[in-house]
Amino acid sequence: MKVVQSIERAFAILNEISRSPAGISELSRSAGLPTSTVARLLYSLEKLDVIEREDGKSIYRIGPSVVTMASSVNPTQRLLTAAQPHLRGLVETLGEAAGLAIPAGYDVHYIGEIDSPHPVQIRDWTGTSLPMHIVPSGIIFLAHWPDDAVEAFLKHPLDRFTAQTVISPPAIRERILEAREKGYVWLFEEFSEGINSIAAPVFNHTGSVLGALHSHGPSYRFPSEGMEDVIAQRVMQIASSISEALGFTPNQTSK
Amino acid sequence: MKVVQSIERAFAILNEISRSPAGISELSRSAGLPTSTVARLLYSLEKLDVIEREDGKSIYRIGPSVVTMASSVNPTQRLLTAAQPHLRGLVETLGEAAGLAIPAGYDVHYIGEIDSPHPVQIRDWTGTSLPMHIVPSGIIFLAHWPDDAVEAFLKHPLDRFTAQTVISPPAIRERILEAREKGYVWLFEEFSEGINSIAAPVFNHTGSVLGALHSHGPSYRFPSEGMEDVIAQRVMQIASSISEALGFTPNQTSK
DNA sequence: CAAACCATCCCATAACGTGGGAAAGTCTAT
DNA sequence: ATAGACTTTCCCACGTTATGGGATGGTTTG
Repeated sequence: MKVVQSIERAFAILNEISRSPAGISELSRSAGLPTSTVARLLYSLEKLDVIEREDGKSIYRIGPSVVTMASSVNPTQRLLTAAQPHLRGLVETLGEAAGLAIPAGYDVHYIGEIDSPHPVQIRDWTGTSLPMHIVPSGIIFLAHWPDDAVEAFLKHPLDRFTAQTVISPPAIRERILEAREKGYVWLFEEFSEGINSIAAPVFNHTGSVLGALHSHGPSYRFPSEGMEDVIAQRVMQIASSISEALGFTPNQTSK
Repeated sequence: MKVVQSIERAFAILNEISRSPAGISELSRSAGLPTSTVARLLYSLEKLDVIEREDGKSIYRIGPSVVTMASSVNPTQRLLTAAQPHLRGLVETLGEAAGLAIPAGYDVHYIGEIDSPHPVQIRDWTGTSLPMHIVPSGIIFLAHWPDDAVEAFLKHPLDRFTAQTVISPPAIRERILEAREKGYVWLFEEFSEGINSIAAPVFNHTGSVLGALHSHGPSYRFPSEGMEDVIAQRVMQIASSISEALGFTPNQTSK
């Protein structure tokens, strides 16, 4: 099938406007279209509240209707969509499952995962929730909470899942500090015997933590001898790519 | 001029989708268009990443490109645009200047105002900043901060602007509590002799405070005898209308 | 006071979007 | 299993509708 011409052009112009607001002639140049055509498209978009301009001026910018439409988008779905290709890449390079989780109260909620190609693999946790202190994604979330929120968390009962589970508040505080510093966390068999996992934060365009990216595998092969740091770097790099896909700009110094 | 048909239809469909995701035939019914036409429009929008659907499914929803476009919108401008008509209405009913401010560090930054029709009027403060403790908008912002942030603010030097300026931390705490409770604050000649002002908060669609709406006038006529409460109600009502225009839904109980 | 630039309007032309209808696919109920 | 209802996808002849050249008037720049 063929894409409707006027719609294609309208969105080309819209994208241009969202990059930087502009007038008719400037847009006609950057789009390679006659001014009369661009004028008509802009007129249509303005009538539909898709773009707007100050009073009598003729510098167009994105209008309220677009903002309304965008606010209907479920952030979780947005995260999943944006992350999909990156997840695939990570699974390919590591050879282990990779997935995403979001915070939900004092739990971590798993929203999506791509499984390892290995015949021996970890079950897919998508749709389930686990306490924050037993999974690395949880530690990542705690690391981005204000201190008093963390203290409140530490006061509530912390269950032990395996012999290795760390449940002592000082020890958890310690690893939260480490997570803040390094930007990732490894957890070894703390949720389930035989499973190791690592996680790193994913940020949205305002710079707040939207979710966490994790990878996990059977402890007999993951992480392979001496590869902990290499894997950590790779996971953080993919997490950054996802953040960028969500509009996060790494060197945000202002505000 | 005439609005381009296919664009008008495309956005009608987009709005429908943003209200609730749907398939081709459902959309063709709600738009009153032949399925083949809707199918072609949806195909175009999908190619342009304006909408997307899960894998092989055919339920369309708003796509990443819209979110990207929307995130380019400067929240301040958005606030101003949305508020414009409401500001006009407020100035008309009160007969005094009304404006908007946003928080900027420990200051209040004035972003727009509509002046009173009176020959005797307050100068337009647009573009300037003032310390939070001397203007009602500032107290409103403080009222929506967590307690420890407020305490940090109270520890920094608080200048006196007039004989009436309240600079004692306990007194400021007191009025912050009052602001939280009532939803508005009056300040009488605390920033400048001869000026009284009132402010109320404006919320965005996530329910956080985006800015504050204020009105002020010469103290010899504003507020007129015994009208303080009536004016306060009116200001709060307009502030709510602006919040709603920004997508805020008053009775948010979840999350 | 030109010259350059820009937004807006008009209109003849045919390119392009349109919608009917058929075919292929999917789901439901019996 | 099988038929029937209801989807989505594809095709194509038609003429509605978008298109762009150019003319006009307004605004900025040197």
